[in-house]
Amino acid sequence: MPELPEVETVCRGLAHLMQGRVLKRVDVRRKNLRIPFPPDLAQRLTGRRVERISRRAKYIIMELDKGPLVVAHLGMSGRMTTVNQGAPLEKHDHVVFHLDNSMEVRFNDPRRFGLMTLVPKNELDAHKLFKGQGPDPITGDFSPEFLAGALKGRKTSIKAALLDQRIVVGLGNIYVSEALFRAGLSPKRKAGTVNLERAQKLVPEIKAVLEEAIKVGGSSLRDHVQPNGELGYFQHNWRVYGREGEPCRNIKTHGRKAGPATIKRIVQGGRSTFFCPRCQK
DNA sequence: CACTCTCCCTGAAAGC
DNA sequence: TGCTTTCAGGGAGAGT
Repeated sequence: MPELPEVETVCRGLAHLMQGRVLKRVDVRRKNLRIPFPPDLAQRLTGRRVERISRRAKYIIMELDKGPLVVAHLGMSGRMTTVNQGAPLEKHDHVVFHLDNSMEVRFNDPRRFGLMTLVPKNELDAHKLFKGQGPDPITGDFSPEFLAGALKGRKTSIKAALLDQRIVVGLGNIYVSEALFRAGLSPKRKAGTVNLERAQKLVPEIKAVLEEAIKVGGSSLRDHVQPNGELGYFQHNWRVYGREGEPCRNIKTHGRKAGPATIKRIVQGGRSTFFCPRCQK
């Protein structure tokens, strides 16, 4: 599931492969993903040189030598792969970028929750997709003071609040569970009770878990490309996510006598949350 | 405005 | 074994 660290790693992989390259041809193989592709997408990109690839929240931004920005989101199942020119198309290869070095980069997305669109330069901040977004926890001004202020008076759970991209961008279901575990805060806690003192624990853990994942992504992918040609994914070692029924590993908190508690799974807002009921309060 | 719920989609896994 | 059902989730939009 691509959240901020995966998108960051994908961007670095794409930058490595595409920056400075000319798009000789672009194939758009269906009319839409979550939203329609611009009808002239392929035409607008053909012949352009890729100047820069960067990340904004969970979006990939591709800057060309002229024309609008390419904005892409991987949704849940979106992937970028790289193959030699002419390799057989895989199922769900929706967009194919033919580079000037006989490589192809492909946007593959089975569940089609992703998107790719064009946004004029300088209109990014005002664009519907980005307007009202909260700060980036890695590159933005995401401080305990800011978070405590943003959560003040909120009656929803801290879990739901952290998934709200208007409060902070980049977090998805997995990293929210992980960050709350690390901070010792229950996902069920009312967001408004996360005061400055608690935010001072939570914010560094959010940053740390994301930064560690980015580091793992960078170091575990050879030149950001896996043997199967996939860009940007890597093995994780979650502390709570997907570990329902397993013993909590937080030995320090539990102590030897008490022994570890068991990781629980609950559903909040229709999504799974994993946590340790003993060390998260 | 704050908040919750539903929907989009496919494939893996569980259930029968 | 093979079919059917359930589950996974980002974000938009509807509903309360």
